[in-house]
Amino acid sequence: MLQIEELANSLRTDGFRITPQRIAIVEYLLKTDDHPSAERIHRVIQKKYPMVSLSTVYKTLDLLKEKKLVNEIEVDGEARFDAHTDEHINLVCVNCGKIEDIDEDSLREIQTRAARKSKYMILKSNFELFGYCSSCKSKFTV
Amino acid sequence: MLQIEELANSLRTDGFRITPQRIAIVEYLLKTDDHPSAERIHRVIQKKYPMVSLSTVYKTLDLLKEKKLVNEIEVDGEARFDAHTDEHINLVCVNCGKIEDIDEDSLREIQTRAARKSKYMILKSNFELFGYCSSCKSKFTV
DNA sequence: CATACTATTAGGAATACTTCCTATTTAGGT
DNA sequence: ACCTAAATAGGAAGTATTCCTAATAGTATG
Repeated sequence: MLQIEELANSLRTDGFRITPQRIAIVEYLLKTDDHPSAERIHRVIQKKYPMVSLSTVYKTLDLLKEKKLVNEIEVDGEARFDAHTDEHINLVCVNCGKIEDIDEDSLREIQTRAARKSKYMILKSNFELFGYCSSCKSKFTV
Repeated sequence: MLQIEELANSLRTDGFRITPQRIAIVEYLLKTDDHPSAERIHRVIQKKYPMVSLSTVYKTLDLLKEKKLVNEIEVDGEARFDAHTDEHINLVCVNCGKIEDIDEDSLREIQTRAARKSKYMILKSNFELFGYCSSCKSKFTV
């Protein structure tokens, strides 16, 4: 997990500017494992910086994605963001929307095998499982 | 791969009606491995049934998804559909949008392991790899 | 085969997330 | 402190999908 300071320096040397908005967004993403949506990030950041705009949140997330500092997954037509960028499986609860990460070593190997078979040059992967999380599951069993 | 007739009977016994629109959509999905978008399906179907509406295409796809006869994946904020419903990996070309399927036996096992670890009740899975397909790849290597 | 019932449809309006636009502000080098 | 380009706020525009409703058409029944 990258620290804010390292990250800031890395952005700065690439000619990007360190703004309070960017810091707030990165800080929030680093300390949560909630996989928030852009709107939720916006709501949270606004408590500290009431003037921050949603478009800035989107732009910052774009930048962070490009720098491979955040991962984006699409759930129900909505993008959700996460600072966990290692290869992992996202478990998505179709009832409450909660997303949990699970590390799984074999993914890298599968990816290599698929790349070889298909002759694709792989840039990014996405492994999702949809179902009921443990707490929603119990609501559905009588 | 299910045949149209079996499928029609299965729908009929569940109280669903067999309409020309539904047949056209299923027929198209069964014979292509293109992973078309709703709009593309609509365009293709319209050649045969000029009056078919896009909303009917969406509704039919919903029905087919529910019946587990088609699979949906999301690419660039657009849904793409596929009659290949076994567990498999989708290779998505980020340049031309082509999607290729690869069977991979170990997915089922990974899924079981993740379900056990997380206590989720898994309903559906989605494995995607993004990159350049073999023909786009060559455009990017000098 | 005609009838009745109700699922389905066409078409367009409404919705929701994301991207785009532009005047203004501000980070960071000098 | 000043300058310049990068970034921002705010809202408008774009786009895929869902929703709404009157009209249509499968299908079961007699």
